[in-house]
Amino acid sequence: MNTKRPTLEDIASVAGVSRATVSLVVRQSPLVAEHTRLKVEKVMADLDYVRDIGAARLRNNSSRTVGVIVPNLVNSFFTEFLTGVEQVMREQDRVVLLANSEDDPRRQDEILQRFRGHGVDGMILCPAAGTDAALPGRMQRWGLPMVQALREVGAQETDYAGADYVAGVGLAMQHLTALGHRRIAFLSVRAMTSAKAERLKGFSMALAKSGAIDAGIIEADLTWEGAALAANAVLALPARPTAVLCFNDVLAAGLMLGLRRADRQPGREMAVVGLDDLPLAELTYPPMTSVAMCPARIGTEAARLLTRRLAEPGRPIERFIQFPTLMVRESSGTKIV
Amino acid sequence: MNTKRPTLEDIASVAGVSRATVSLVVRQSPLVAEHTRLKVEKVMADLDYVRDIGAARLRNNSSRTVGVIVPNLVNSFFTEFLTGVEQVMREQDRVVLLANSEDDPRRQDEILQRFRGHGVDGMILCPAAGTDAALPGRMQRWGLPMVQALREVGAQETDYAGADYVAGVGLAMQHLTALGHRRIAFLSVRAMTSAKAERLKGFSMALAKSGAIDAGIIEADLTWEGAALAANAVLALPARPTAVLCFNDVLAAGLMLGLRRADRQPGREMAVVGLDDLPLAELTYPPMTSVAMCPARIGTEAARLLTRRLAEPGRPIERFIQFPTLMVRESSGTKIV
DNA sequence: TCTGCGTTTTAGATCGTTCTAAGTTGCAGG
DNA sequence: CCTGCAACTTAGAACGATCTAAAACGCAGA
Repeated sequence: MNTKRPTLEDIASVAGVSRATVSLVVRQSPLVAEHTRLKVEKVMADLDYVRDIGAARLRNNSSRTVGVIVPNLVNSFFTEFLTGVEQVMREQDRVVLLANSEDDPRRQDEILQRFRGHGVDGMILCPAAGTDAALPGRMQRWGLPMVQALREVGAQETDYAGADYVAGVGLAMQHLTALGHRRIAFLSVRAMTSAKAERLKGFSMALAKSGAIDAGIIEADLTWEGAALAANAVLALPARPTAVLCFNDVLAAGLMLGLRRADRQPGREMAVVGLDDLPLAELTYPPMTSVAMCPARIGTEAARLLTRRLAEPGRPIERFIQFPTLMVRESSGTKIV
Repeated sequence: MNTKRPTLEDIASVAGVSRATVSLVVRQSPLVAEHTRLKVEKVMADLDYVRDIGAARLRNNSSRTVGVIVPNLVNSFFTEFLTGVEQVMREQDRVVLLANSEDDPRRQDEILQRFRGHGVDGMILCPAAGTDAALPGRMQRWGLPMVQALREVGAQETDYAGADYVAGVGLAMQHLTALGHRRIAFLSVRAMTSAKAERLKGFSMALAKSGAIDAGIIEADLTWEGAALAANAVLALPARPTAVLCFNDVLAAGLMLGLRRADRQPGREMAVVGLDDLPLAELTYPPMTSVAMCPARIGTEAARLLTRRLAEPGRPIERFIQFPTLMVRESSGTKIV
């Protein structure tokens, strides 16, 4: 019943060759003669041979395994990213070890140790909020190649794939000011990450450039419920904003819900703009103006950066920055007086 | 720079004991004397020892690795499920190998072989549409324990965790008929899975029980765009349905969008009910009546079923069926005449 | 001092693969 | 007939852990 998997030895003895020859066949070496190869492949197929990659790694030090750590698996920003990573890895015959740090640096450390123990060839890390800036250096000392994605800690010591959040916020702000908005609020999150820092930077840069007024920065939990609750705080801002730019689409959707609960029409009485352009942006009411960051594309690029680094460890640091696109829908309303 | 990780041998020589003793310490064996244990643990900490699980597996045949295959990583039904699985596995010090079959049985087979090669201890499989019913038997012959989740193929030969889709559809239909609807349509998907079969079964059972009329079954692509396009087909149904039950929330959201594009108010001119109660159900307009299936809970139960099976391979087949809950919001409208 | 027994420790084989270095072939050229 | 070389093939030692069986140690009792 629970029959053991055949090994190289088994194949070898049936095919009447040595273990080493079978190994060469498995690895598609050109050293082996055509007729031997065919004979061995036949036996492998008959016995349903599956190469033990763990044992192989022990000898040649390549597990064809990469670790991916994300802070969240519910937000589709991260799952689209993950889809991109997984797809490229699958094409390259690699396997993805997945874990969710829940934005907790301690958990993230545990996961890293565990992945290290499993012999991953490299890591794609979306660092948890509060990750020690020394982590990239530590991983380098471990000899564990890493690509950071979507967020970044440390002084640009590793490859990185992300989006230009500053520019993204700029596009959104430009859109709002062009519509005539002068008092703009920012609905942010509590957890501090490079992604948040960049967005805030983009916000103040855009304010400076356009001469619009910072109507206040509200912080909410990163859930739509949190954002819905924050609607009242936004409405209570003394500067009376006419538009709110949101950290991401989840918050924007929640905010619109909260506004409606407070009997304000998002898009008419208050312009709302999201960031990320998740699929849900088209399903909200009114459909949401947002800034597309293409997380799936960032995922494929992160995966490619990692495989390049694995192939050539000494190569210079590389960065992929996705330029965002503004998607105008209805939540930002029309030109105001 | 790229210093190799220390091995048991390294620890042993520094601590002045044998490799075997260090191995016992690593595995927290009670056989080792207190003072030796402390000494060895000190050295392990100093040298930053990480146990090589791959090498361990080679000898003792437990990789503490499980494979998870889902058909889709964008639909949050599956990612919530995945969150549940990952969490339990993390608590049990196991690692998750993730892959996306994209609902393609060929791809799924490739992934299974790859995971087999990586020596996974077991699998949690959400079988792709069109999966051969013989797969569970084949995996059993491989000696690869598996739990099916959310969907199922074969004759209940494996552990299974899922939701009671028949009952879920029943709840939704009961709600609609109680509101006075007599002509009800079903917006379905093209791909055939056990989940679809159960829902259709629930639909006809509920029709029979309530005496309502099957106003037609429309099939759409499993995207909200597909559902939006299907809105016209729904409106063109000769039976003129007053309510539509949808395969899941993604389709329901898309359908509502399509209805609005065709100038029909979902919830007023056409009742719409979804299944799954994804987070987006509260964000649509009007908020969506749906049936909660608690995929995260199903995920944790699937993980527990697998670890139980791994601990005790001979135990009888077990099934976990989550009972669904109706979440009434506004898209189903109010009582009609 | 020696025996016996329980507690700790260890040498050496082993898991399934890959690598190294050396071994076979077969055949053309001297 | 021998030599040299290309084209294959292979024995045996790794890799880093665990397991088995046995050895070393400590100590009480004779």
